[in-house]
Amino acid sequence: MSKGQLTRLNILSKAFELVYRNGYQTTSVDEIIASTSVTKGAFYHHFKNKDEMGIALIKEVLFPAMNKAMVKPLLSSKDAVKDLYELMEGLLIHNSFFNVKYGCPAVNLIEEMAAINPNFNKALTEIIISWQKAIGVSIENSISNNTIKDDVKADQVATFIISGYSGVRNTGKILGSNAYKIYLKELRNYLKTLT
Amino acid sequence: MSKGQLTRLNILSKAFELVYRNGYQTTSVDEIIASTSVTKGAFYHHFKNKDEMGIALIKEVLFPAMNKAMVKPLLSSKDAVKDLYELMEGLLIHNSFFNVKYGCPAVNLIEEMAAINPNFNKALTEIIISWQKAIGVSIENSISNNTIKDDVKADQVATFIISGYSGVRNTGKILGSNAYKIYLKELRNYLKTLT
DNA sequence: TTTATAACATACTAATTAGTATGTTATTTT
DNA sequence: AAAATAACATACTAATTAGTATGTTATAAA
Repeated sequence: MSKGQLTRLNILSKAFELVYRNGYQTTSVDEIIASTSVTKGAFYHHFKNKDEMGIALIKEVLFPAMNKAMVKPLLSSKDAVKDLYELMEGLLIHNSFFNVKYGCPAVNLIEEMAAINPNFNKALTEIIISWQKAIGVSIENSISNNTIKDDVKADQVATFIISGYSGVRNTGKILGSNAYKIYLKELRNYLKTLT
Repeated sequence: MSKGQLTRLNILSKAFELVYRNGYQTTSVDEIIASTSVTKGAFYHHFKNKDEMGIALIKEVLFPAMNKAMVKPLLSSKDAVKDLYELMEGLLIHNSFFNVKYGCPAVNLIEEMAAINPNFNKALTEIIISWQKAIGVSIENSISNNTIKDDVKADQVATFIISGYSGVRNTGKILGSNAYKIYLKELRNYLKTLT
């Protein structure tokens, strides 16, 4: 990787952390360059403007991270009930990057930017759609091998589960990690009703 | 109501709409006073600073509105499965103030402010707790009259339902009102498993 | 090795921000 | 009616913002 590419990635990953903690719009370019000890000239050499950096952040940092943690593990799943529960538990309880106080970076960005910036909306939609599809695939597979009832609507369940996840990332911000634990208990009950 | 109280309420309700559409931090005091044709002197006569206005907005506009729409109808419920579904459908489909593009004002504020401002966090927590309690009460009542199974954990279900609502308000921002409809279908299935 | 270009670095600008200072005018209280 | 206070109105300030202008220095192509 060239020096320029390294600088660019450095900006993106530091910006990602700041945006995760403080939101996109309230994270200033000045803050980002201060935390990276990169100058303004370098920043605007790599990105035409702040929004272009924001989109790059979603496509080059957020999307790959979520794909690895939330999509890939489901595509090979043969037992959706078990694997969906374990994925959620992994994300909510055992993931060391996420902080209950700051929620989920994707959910945060949807909340903040989807309504006011079409480019953000589009990039974030791709993340959610690809998760939705993966959940759908895992359920379809389980219907095929009779671990889930065949009258279960895979896409419907996927939307319901994603809603639950996004929502508990929100309520967790005020109620703390106890909300995660209670949510997981009822998620387990709900998933069981699909079998 | 005195002239001063009217001015104050005028500021709060216009600010509420702006904050709902654009977020709290990106809604400037200048925008608020421009949209109300109230001067800066008047604004800072009624509120010590922007954050005090924000808290007043939650306590005096958001809390009463959510209490009327989401809490009161549940306290007298004798059939939680039916009433919870209808409440959700009313909120998501038939409510004319909410816009799928902008989500739910309470969810938005939790997302944006809970982590960075303890006063906002506290005021918003009260809203969610009171909804959670109301959902709990409606379920307990239904357990009492045998319309819901007695092994159902009321508070657990309440957390699960609130998560689903908050989450679909989020995903709705990118997927549109179709997400609401699909979510409601699966919510109906889920609620039925409690009976 | 010259030349071109990528990769920075520094200093600046115009707009916007929350908040203040200092007034005037309307409304109560005495 | 006089005095006090509530309810404004206007002009300002200091800090922060995204972005630009104009350079210099490192890297790579010719």
